[in-house]
Amino acid sequence: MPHKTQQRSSILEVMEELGRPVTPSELLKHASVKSPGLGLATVYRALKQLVKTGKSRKIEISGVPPHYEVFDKNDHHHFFVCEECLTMSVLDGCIGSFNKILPAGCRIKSHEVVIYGECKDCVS
Amino acid sequence: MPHKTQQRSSILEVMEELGRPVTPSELLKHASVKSPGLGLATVYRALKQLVKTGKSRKIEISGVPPHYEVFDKNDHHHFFVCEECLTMSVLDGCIGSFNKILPAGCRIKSHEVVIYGECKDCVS
DNA sequence: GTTGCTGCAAAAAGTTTGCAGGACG
DNA sequence: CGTCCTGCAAACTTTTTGCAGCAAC
Repeated sequence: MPHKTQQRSSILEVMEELGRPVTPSELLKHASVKSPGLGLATVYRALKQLVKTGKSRKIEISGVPPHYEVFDKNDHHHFFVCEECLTMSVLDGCIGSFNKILPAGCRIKSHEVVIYGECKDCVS
Repeated sequence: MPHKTQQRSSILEVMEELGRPVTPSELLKHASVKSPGLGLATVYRALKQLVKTGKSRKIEISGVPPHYEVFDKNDHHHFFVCEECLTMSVLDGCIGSFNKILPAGCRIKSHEVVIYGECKDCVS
């Protein structure tokens, strides 16, 4: 059974406070304020445990390094990546209905949609 | 101006023959038959050049290592990843219509859809 | 006290780069 | 013949692991 340590609490708090997908090194930077001396290995170990217990989710998409976000099964959403500033943001809602392109005989479990473009701050 | 070498031809041929997204090490394995002694660095350099000239595309999605495929702008498609055998396959067609979830003020350039599940060979 | 966690440093895995020689055009 | 490419090995980057000590329960 996992222990609730100061470091892991800090890491989860930072993810919740930022409210957007973050990278491990971003997490280290922010959580080090709450837990001085925090190491990157601890961040990776905490993330692995959060993913395993379903509290967090790893997001890997083209063009940006892996990000993690707090997972909430009632908040289904997708992502927008600005190709200009390489920031990842959350898109509410879902377009659904993938049946028409699915191959026969397979079982669908989940899906991911990523939209690439320029965010409103980078559209010039 | 790039030179047309035996190694690069082999690499592109293998991508065309397999007709599905492949990893750099898969490419090395298959292209080594046509070009004995081929090195992984050469595969990476060839892929970088193919991507830059628009002949190939890098696909990075959660759960599997980066793959590359021959790029054809008239063949828009998405991907299915079998969580069981970790194979990536191509889904023809597109569900389109992302406007309803797009944030205001941003410009959309492209999108990616990935469906996860079990392929027909792994559904038991 | 026992178990699990932490920081550090070393190890892995994947990708890139420097270099001397060779192929291409 | 100049330019670009190749294989090798070393360097880098990101992530994982071994270990001795410490914190949590």
